[in-house]
Amino acid sequence: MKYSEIAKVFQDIADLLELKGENPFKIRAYQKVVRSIEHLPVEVEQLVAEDRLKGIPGVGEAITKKITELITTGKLEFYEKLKAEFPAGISTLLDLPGIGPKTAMLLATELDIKSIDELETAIVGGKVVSLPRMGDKTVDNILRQIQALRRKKRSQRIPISEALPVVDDIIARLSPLPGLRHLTPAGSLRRFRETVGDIDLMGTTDKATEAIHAFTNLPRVKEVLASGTTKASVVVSGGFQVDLRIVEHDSFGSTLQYFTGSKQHNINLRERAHRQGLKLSEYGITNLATGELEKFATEEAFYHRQGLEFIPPEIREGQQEVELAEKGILPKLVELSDIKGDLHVHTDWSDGRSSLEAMALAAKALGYQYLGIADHSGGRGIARGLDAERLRQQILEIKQLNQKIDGIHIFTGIEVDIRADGSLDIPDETLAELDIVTAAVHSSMNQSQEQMTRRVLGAIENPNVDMLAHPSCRLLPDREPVAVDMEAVFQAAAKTNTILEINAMPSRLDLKDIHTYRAREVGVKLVINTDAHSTEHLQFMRFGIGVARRGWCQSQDILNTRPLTEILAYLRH
DNA sequence: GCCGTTTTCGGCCCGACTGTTTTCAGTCG
Repeated sequence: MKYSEIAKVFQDIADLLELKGENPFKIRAYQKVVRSIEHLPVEVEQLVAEDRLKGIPGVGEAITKKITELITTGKLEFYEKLKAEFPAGISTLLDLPGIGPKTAMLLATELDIKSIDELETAIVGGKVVSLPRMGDKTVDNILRQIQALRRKKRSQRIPISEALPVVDDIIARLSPLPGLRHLTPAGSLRRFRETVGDIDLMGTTDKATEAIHAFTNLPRVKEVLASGTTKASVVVSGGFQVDLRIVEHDSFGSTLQYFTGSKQHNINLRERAHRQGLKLSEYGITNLATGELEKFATEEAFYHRQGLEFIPPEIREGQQEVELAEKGILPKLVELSDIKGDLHVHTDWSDGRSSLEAMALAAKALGYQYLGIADHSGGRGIARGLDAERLRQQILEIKQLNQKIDGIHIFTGIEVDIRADGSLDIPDETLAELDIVTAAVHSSMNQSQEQMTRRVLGAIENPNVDMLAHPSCRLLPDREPVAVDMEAVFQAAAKTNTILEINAMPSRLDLKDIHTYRAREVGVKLVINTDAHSTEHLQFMRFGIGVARRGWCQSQDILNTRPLTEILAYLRH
């Protein structure tokens, strides 16, 4: 059972308890578990097997029992009974923004409405408006939300790779405005989640009106949804919403912290502050005894005042970060400036667009000490894949290039295809001649988990294979990950000392954040590669860094933070 | 239902907005 299915059961329980009018704190307990489960770096099955459920934040005696029952029997008695108390489908009404448990129950009990379609019919028939607390405006709003829900595409969230360039551009254009300072993205974008709902920007200025005006008149703005004195919302080309908030300079720190989230992180902070007699809000910290409000211009000061280390946005997900910050033992997360090279790039020898030399010079220009070439092998029709013969020619050319260019070392290598039957399509004796062999799946992605896992483990266990590229093979937003037992991959990689790649290509981000977290925990050596198919793609490194930081990686966890001399020693060994 | 450097019982994050109301319930992030 996937963690998303388990999370859905507990979300449903929370919804139904809400409809039932249960103790709100009990409901919150279930909601907290949902958020915890969604961030788990390990399959829930494994936690059950190892009796480690109690370690999850918000999971106590009762929920441990329920999760165990759900995993071992595939069903949950408590949930089934709860569902039976309500007409089927009633909780779908909660999908409509503006409709909460009270309204849903009112509609169900008074008008026997159990679905969104029935609700629409009742509204049009004039039945809803006569209910208590239901006026013309409320009914109109619901109707509009129904229409909006139907228009919605499958996924409304934006890949971070689309959002980030837009934000960069907006910041570049607004930053020259006189008086505008600290223009910063907040929300899930700042936490570097792989997808974001909308984009929140904030900054401080003495001339808010001018900043808002400049923002709503940016060239990429297609529609202005709202424009006030301190906040504006626009829709930009590409169809997503961007909000700009102008906040007070002397409380910028607490406001940025508040809008960065995550929700669970903020709740954890506030609960902790409450025990110390303090109250946190976006305006600052209030001493509950005196009622005095203290303001914070920086996030650092805001965290320090609470006796906490500064917590990097990427790990503010309500896991163990507050606890560790309290003890002052947060990891020092890897940074872009730590990166010394890229070990998986393509050239025009296969499907890349740039020449070997161009790639080498571009890497050198980034300050890299080394670059690993990994063109495709012949495989099954991968564009211009190399066979053993062309590979030998490329090795020769790389040797010549290494003599010609100073200041960067080029490694020979291949991204060798793992065939459907698990064999590699370059002979072992040829692979043995290369500096770095990277293996990857590119075909037959519909295999069963058993087949696919056996296939990948075979490659990992091949002594010629140094590295496994993009293990899940997913493509954002459309291609689902292949069915592969990631835990088995991590264990095998750790045992055989095989490097796992965090592929920084924006459509891949593979390993993803929680897999990176787990692989690191298991002791797998990781590398961040761009899989660049042109010189510009080398810039993708920042996306891989974001994933690694969300996986709590430090520079020593990432192979390509090491200087050339160490990489050479590592590869010899 | 969870949880503890005040507590194994009695608390549990905080503020804003909207629309329906004459002081606030419901919802949201």
